[in-house]
Amino acid sequence: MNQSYNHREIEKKWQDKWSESQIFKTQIDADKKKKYVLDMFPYPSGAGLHVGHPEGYTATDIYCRYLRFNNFSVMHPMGWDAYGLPAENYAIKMGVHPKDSTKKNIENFTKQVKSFGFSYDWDREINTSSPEYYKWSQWFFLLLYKSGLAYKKKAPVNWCDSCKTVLANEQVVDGKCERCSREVVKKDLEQWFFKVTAYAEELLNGLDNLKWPEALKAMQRNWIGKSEGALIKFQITNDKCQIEVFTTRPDTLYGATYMVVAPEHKLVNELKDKIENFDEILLYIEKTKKKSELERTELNKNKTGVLLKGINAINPVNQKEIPVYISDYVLSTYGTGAIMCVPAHDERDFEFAKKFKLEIIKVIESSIENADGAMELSGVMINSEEFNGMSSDEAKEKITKKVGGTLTTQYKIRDWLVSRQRYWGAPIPIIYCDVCGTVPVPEGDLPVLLPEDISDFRPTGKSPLESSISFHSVKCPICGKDARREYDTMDGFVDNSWYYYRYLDPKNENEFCSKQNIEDFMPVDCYVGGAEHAVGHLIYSRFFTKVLRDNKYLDFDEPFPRLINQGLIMGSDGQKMSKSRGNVVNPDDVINEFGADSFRLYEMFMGPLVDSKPWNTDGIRGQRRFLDKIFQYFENFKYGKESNDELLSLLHKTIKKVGNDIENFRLNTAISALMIYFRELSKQNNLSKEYVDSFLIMLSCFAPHISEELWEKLGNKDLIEKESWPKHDDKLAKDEKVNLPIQVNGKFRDMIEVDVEISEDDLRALVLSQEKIKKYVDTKEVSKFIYVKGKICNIIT
RNA sequence: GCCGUGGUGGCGGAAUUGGUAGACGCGCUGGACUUAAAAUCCAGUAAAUGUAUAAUUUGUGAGGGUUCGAUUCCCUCCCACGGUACCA
Repeated sequence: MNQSYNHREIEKKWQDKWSESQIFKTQIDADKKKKYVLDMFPYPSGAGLHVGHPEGYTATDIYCRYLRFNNFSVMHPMGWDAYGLPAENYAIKMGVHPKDSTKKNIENFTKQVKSFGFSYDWDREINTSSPEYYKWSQWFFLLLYKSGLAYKKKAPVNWCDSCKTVLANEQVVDGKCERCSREVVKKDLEQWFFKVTAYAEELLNGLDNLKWPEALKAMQRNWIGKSEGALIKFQITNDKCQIEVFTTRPDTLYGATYMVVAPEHKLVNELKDKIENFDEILLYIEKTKKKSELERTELNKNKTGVLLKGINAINPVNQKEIPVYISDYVLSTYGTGAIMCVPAHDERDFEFAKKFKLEIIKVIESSIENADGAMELSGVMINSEEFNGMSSDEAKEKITKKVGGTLTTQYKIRDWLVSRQRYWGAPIPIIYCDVCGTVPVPEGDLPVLLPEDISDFRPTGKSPLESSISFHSVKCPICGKDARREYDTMDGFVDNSWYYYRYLDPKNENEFCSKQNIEDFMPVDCYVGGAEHAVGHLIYSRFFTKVLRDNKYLDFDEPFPRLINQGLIMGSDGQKMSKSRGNVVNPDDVINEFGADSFRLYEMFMGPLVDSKPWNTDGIRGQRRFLDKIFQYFENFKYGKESNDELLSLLHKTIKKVGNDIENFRLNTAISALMIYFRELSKQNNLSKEYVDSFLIMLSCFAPHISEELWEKLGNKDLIEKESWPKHDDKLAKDEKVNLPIQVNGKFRDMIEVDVEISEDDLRALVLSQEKIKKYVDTKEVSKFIYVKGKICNIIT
C-alpha cells in the first residue's frame, strides 16, 4: 500500500526526543492529584513480546497520557518478573546460564516495549532477579517468619517430576504442572509455607468492595471456598479412639449409615491391632499412593474402598453402630480427612452405598424429589425422632448441639507452599544450627546472594544450591558454631507479590519502600492484566498487603481497588495463538510494516479491551489508512481564521465522548469518535487553531508519534505532551435542532427536524400536519401522544 | 454438575437511564483514475418482496411476558466461551 509518511523515521525520532526530555518521568508534586496506573509486568521469555502484551500496555498508556493532559501526577512504571521456573526452564533448554539468558531476554523485551512508544518512567525499572530487588523479597520472608506466617512443615505436597520441584496449589492446573503439563504427584516433604489461610475470611469479604471483573471475583471466592458446617465426633466401639468429621449437613445425621476415612488418615495406624483385614487395608493404601492426583479425581464415577473389619463407629445421635470404610474419595487435606456418609442426601455417598450395598435412610423430604439418586436440597425432617417436622435448616444447629458437636467454618484455600528445589530464585534467608535450631538470617546480612559458582543448575530433586559449599556452610548468627543455610529458593510469585511497592522507591537501600512513597501513591488506582493471575498472584498480593498493614507499614486493606482484565488476542482463525497452529502474529513485523501508531490504534479499535477477539491484518490496514489521511491533510495545512458552527459542535461532543471513553477504557468507541470528527474536519480548510489542536491532542493519546510530528509541522516548538486536554462546553456540545423520529403505533414513519426545545403542543400540531403522518393516522382518533424530548415521538391511534 | 461471562450483518463490533438496531472499521459490489494492476477517490452494502426508484414486511440465540415502545427489564429454555470440580 502507498504510505504517506515514513513511520520508521518518525517513530524513532520521537521516541528519542521523549527519552532525552524525560517527559514521562513521574512528577512528584503535592499540588497534583496522583494516579498509579500499573501493568502486570512480563516475565522476559525467550519468545519475546507477543501481541497480547501491548494490548493492555497500550490501553494504560492511553489512559496515562490522558491523565497527564489533565494535570495528574502519574505513576506508570515497567519492570521484569525475571525469577522463577519459566526463565530457568528456558535457560536449561538453551543450555545457557539463566543469568545470561535473562539478561538477553530483558534487553530484547526492553527494545520491543520501547518500540511502541509507551510512556513509562524508565527510571523506576526493576528486575526481580537483581540482588537489589530480591534482598527485599528475603526481607518479606523474614517479616512473615517473625509474624508467625512463614513456617516449615512436613506435609503431602504437589511434586512435578519433570521440573523436579514442589509446586503451590495455585500452580497445579487440572492436576498437571502449570509449566510443563506433567501430572503432579503427592509427596510427603518438609517444606516452607506462607499462612495465607490466616487471612481467608478477610480475603473473601474484601472482594465485595473491589472494582474487579465479576468472573475474577467469582474465581477467588471459589478458590477460597468457604463452607459452614459442624465438627462431630463418632466413638469407635470397644476403643478410646474417636473419628471426628466435618459436615455441612449435620441436619442429616440420622441418615448417616456409614463412615469413610481417607487412606492417609492417622486412625488407620492407631487401630492397626483391631482391624482384622489390615493387610488388605495396607494394599489399598499402597494402591492409592501410586495414583496421581489426576487419576484419583478423574475416576470419580467408579468409587473404590475397603471395609475396616472389626471396627464400628457409633452414630452419636441415635447410638446406632455403623461400619467404617477407607476410600480415596475422601481427601485427607480437607476438613478432618474423615466423613460421615448420608447416601440418601449426598450424591457421592449414594454411589458408594449402592456399590457396597449399604443402608440408605431418607431423613429429609422436599417437594422436588429426585427419583434415582440423592436429594441434596433442604426440606422437612423425617425419620429423625424429636426433630421430625422441623425445617432441615433449623435442625442443623439443634442436632449439632444435641451430639455435642461444634459449628465451624472450613476453607478450601491452603497455605502457600513457597520453597522450591530449584536454582533460579531468591535463596530463603534461613540458617539451620544444631544448637539453636532454625535461625533467621539477620536483616543486616541481606541479601543472601544466589551463588554463581554452581556448575550444574539443572534440577535433580534437590536444590542445586546444595552443591555450593561456600554458599551453604556458614556460622550460626546466634552461637557462632558451624551451621548450614537453607538451600531451597523461593517461588517466583513471592517476588511479584510486592513489586508494585518497589516501583515507588526502586533505589531505596534501607527499606522495601519508604512510608512517604506508599502514602503518596498507593493503592494502585488501576491495574490491567490478564485473567490468568486470578488465583495466584492476585491472592498473594492481597495477602502481602494485609500482612504489611498488620505490621503497621501502611493503613489500607487492598492493593488494587480497580482491576481490568484485557481479553486474549486470538489468531485470525479465531483460535488461541500458538506456534503449532501457525497463527502467531509477531509484533515486530507489524510495527515494521505499519508502524507503532497503527498497531496501537488497531488493537484498541478491535473491540472492548476486556473481550477476546481475533487478529485481522486487513483491519490494521484500515488504521494505517486513517493515519495516512491525517498526515496528508496536515502536510500542507496552515492555521486560518475560519470557524464552523456545526464542526465546533461536533468537536465539543467529541472531546466529551473521547474523555469519557478513555476513563472507562472504551477505547474502540473513542477511536471511532475521532474518525468521525476527522472526516468532517478534513472537509474544511483555513480553520482556526482550536479545531486542529484539540484533535491532535486527543489523537496523541492513541497515536503519539504521528501527533508529535504533525504538531511540530504546525510550527509548535514544544512537545504536544505539554499541552492540556481540551475543555468541552456542554452548551456547544448540544444540538439546537434534532432529527426527531416519528412513530405511529410504534412503527417508524417519518423524520422531522425540530428545535430541541419545542413544546409538546407545538410538536403535536407540527407532526399531525405532516403528509406522511396524516396518511397513517387517517381519520382515527389519537388516543395517546408520546414525546420524549430530543429522542422520539410516538402517536397511538 | 456448580460458578461466571456472553449470543446483534459476510467479519470485528456500535447503540448513557427502555426511544430510528447495525455507528466506526474491515470485506464485498459498482464507478472514476490507469495501457493494465496496485494504491487512491466517489457511491452502494441486514434480509425478503419489489421496478437497482417508491413502498411494504421481517429482523439482535429460541419461546413467552411487562410496555405506546425491548438488543436493553422479567420468566422458561438452547448454545458458546472461561473457571472449577469426589472440598463432604
